[in-house]
Amino acid sequence: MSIQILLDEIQTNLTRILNDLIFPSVAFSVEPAKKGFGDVTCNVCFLLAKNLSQKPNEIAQKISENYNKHLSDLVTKVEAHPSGYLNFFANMDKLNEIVIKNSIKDDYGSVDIGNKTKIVVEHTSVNPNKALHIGHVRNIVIGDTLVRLLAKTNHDVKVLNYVDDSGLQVADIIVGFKHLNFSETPPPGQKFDHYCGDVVYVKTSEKYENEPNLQDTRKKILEDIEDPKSEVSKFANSITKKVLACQLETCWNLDVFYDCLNFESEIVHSGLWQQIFEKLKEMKIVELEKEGKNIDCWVIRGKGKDDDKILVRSNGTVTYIAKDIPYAAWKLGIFDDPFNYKKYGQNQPNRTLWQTTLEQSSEPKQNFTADRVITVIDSRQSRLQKIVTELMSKFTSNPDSYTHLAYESVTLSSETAKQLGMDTGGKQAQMSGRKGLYVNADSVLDLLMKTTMEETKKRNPDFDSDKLSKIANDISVGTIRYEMIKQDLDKIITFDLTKSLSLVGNTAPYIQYTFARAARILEKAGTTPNFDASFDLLKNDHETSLIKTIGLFEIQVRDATKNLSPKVIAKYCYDLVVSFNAFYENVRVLDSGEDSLVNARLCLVSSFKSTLEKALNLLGIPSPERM
RNA sequence: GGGCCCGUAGCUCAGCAUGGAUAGAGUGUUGGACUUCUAAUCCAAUGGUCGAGGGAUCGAAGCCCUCCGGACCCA
Repeated sequence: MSIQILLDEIQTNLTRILNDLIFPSVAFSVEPAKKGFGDVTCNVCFLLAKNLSQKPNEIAQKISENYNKHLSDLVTKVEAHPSGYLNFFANMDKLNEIVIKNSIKDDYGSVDIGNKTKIVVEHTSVNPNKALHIGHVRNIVIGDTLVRLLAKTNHDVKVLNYVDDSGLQVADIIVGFKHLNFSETPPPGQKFDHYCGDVVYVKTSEKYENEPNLQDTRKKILEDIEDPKSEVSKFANSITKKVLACQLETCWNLDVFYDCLNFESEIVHSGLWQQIFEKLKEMKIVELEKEGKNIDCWVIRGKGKDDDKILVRSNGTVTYIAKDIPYAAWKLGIFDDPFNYKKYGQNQPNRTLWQTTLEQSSEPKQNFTADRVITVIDSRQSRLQKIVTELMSKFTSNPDSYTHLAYESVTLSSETAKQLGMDTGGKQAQMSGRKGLYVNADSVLDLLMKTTMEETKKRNPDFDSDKLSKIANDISVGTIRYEMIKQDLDKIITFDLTKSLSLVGNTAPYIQYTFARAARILEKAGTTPNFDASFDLLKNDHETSLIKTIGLFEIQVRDATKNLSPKVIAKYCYDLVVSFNAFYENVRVLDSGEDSLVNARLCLVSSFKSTLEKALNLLGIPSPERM
């Protein structure tokens, strides 16, 4: 706890004062103040003005007079601002010490919101027929950041990745391999997932237009894939597993890890759908349509006549959404778990990765269900997800048990589309795997590696190539993650290949660079700071403002978690380093004279560095000591 | 036709949940700061009918309604 202590104290006292003055109790806010208006500010007088029909400032006068009785060694002054705000002034000597000492603790920023609640987050969930593109990265980074936030706030989080290994997209590359004679081995130097996506999938999709027979082949393949005993199904399984391995490599490289892989093919064969279908019939949620265009289909009734959603077609096959429903129900533990578990073949760094299996397993049964489930999927699927959400609320006592976390998609700038061979006439373009119009995550990382490697080498000519590539990797991963997380979920990201290589301004390299600056001061100091320090010496504006920003960390963590808004942390990292850079430009640390002052400032630098590292860690962005 | 999202500086975006003090950044353009703890930096100037109109309010970028423009989903 740091600035929060200050807010809590004021909140408590104000509540007491409202009570004493027999003012109505209103839901007021106590917040860190803008520059020039004290340290903490409160809007309660505006809210009371309505009820009491007095001017806000008059009320502020009364409350502030009363508050004088509650002044403490932390809050030293209250001011009734003419505008009607109550502004509070803190004893910075005291606050300095509280903030700095708290900030260097390992658990700084941890807030107990979850109370160890079990929560499941599903993200990534890419068809295993292609490499991950920049749009998938947005999903992955949002999901992973959320997981880190939930863990930081004392939730018991499990991460799932749903592999849709039996859909049309997979069928398409199987058509390519089986009927268009694409080699199963990519050309030298090309990753298998890139080969499947960039070559097999795109070329096969092109062929459909000219060869109508191929459509029938596709249909047949799709059916065969669903039959687990068929040769085609076994072949498809070996291909999708190889693609998946490549995709996971990309994810791991981005510092993203999972607890369990779920496969659509297994959900389909698990019998979960039959169970839930029976239950839906029992609960009269689905009905057999007796007339109209949907005759003989099982449907969920929508609001309007045309809003009915088909679950089972008249030929008995289930629709896309009908595959999502049992998975959602499984995640919430609504049915007995039909799966066994085994460890995923390739070793995931840092934690065990499980996968479901319908076969016998020597491994113990695992549990990846939870009372609360968050599914990260882009907003184009909001309609379907809304149906899933509503259904789930009928199966559980908690209406908020299932959350679809939606985000807007990533499109390509017209310039980038043009570079990829599509003229959009100045408009941004939707990415399309089928048309080959996308930018692969690995390609962006490669380009970033080249640029950052050069830049780092320029500044550190004495570093060997291992050291340089480690730093370049940290910056590249940081850059791509930051670009995908820094703006709000409901804003489209228009990805431009050239602009994405920018390393200046509000970017990860700027933030990381500031971290390296702090690291360098501590390194050059040659001694570890002694935290039994004279913190009252830190009293110029740059120091005060930096300390206050450091003290906001846990408030930001709470905000980000409660609103499922990871960008709040990105903004905080940015604010934090802007504050440090102002300090850096204006305040000397190592040659500031007095030993006690040098030490106090070193404590502050250390506090900043430690806080920034923790905040960046929430975003999965590495903190290089040198760059 | 129905649904959902977006619209704030030339461009990209914060701020909107919970109305309140001078609407903030980055980028661009122009100028300035490296014999200094790393200039991937910093400072200054420039740039705004907060899409439009109406409503409720002492008070709206924010809340309500209508409209306009753009994107997406369903049909």
